[in-house]
Amino acid sequence: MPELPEVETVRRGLQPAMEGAVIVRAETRRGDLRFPFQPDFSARLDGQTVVSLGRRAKYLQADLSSGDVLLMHLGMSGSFRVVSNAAVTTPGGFHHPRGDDRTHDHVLFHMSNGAMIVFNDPRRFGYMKVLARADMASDPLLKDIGPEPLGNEFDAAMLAGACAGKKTSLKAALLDQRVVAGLGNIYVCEALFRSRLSPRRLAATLSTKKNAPTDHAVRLVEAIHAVLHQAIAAGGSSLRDHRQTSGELGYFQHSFQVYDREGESCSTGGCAGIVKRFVQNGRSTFWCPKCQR
DNA sequence: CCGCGGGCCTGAGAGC
DNA sequence: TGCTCTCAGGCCCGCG
Repeated sequence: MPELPEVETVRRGLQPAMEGAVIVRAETRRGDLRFPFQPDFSARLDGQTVVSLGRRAKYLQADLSSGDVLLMHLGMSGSFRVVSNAAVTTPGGFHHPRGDDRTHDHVLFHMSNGAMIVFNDPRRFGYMKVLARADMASDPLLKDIGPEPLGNEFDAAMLAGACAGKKTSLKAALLDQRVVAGLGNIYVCEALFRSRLSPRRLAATLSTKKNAPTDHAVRLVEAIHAVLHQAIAAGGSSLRDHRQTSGELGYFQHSFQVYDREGESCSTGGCAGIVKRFVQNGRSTFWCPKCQR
């Protein structure tokens, strides 16, 4: 499922149930997700207060009173839902994305406020890991992650610098979490479309020989900002089974301009182009060859 | 450093 | 109805 806007939507949904509450018990219902759980996974969570729930790239990050941090990644199909006392006792109080199938409920956080937070992940590409906060900077999962695209430090100069000398496509560069954190296939396609840049363009063309940002880099950063802000405001995109923690649908998928719109006419005013699809680095790229250069 | 193919998993949808 | 095939929002590895 999830790219930055979906993870951020999940974070906001979980925040009221998690922040300030104690994880009374972290219950794992199988031995692994993408990787085996650490042997002390539950022991390091049980009894800890969640001081704050943040996000880094596509990771949810729960800061615990012990000084540990719980990292949670949703993979392709991971989702959370919050089951409150009311929902537990009220028939139909929660509508599960796929009916009542609880086969893939893999982790349950029983919280001191009565909420139960359920992690469901059919494909099990998601994972969770507990680590000491002091070790975050050196952790393999995080150490090479690039800047947050909505953070102050991310601008045209930084993006151009990260792309300077790269002998790869702009599409591939933007999917590289070391260049910028949190973008995935959908939002890369959308940001490239909105900035009128070709996914095939050489990444290095975002910078000049002196490593300064070009106008293209400025446009691209603006497009990334715009599409992420709009998607977060819409509660993310609901493709297939993604829902918010409440069970509500996000609705940004209705605002896709190229993603999954092969064959439709380009939405740019005055452009008579048709949205095309091709495979790039093993992923579908959707774009308008007429106005993206 | 780069692209590519394959793998990890399950489920939805299309076509027959 | 049910089968088979393809594809999917992420990420990692090994190969050439």
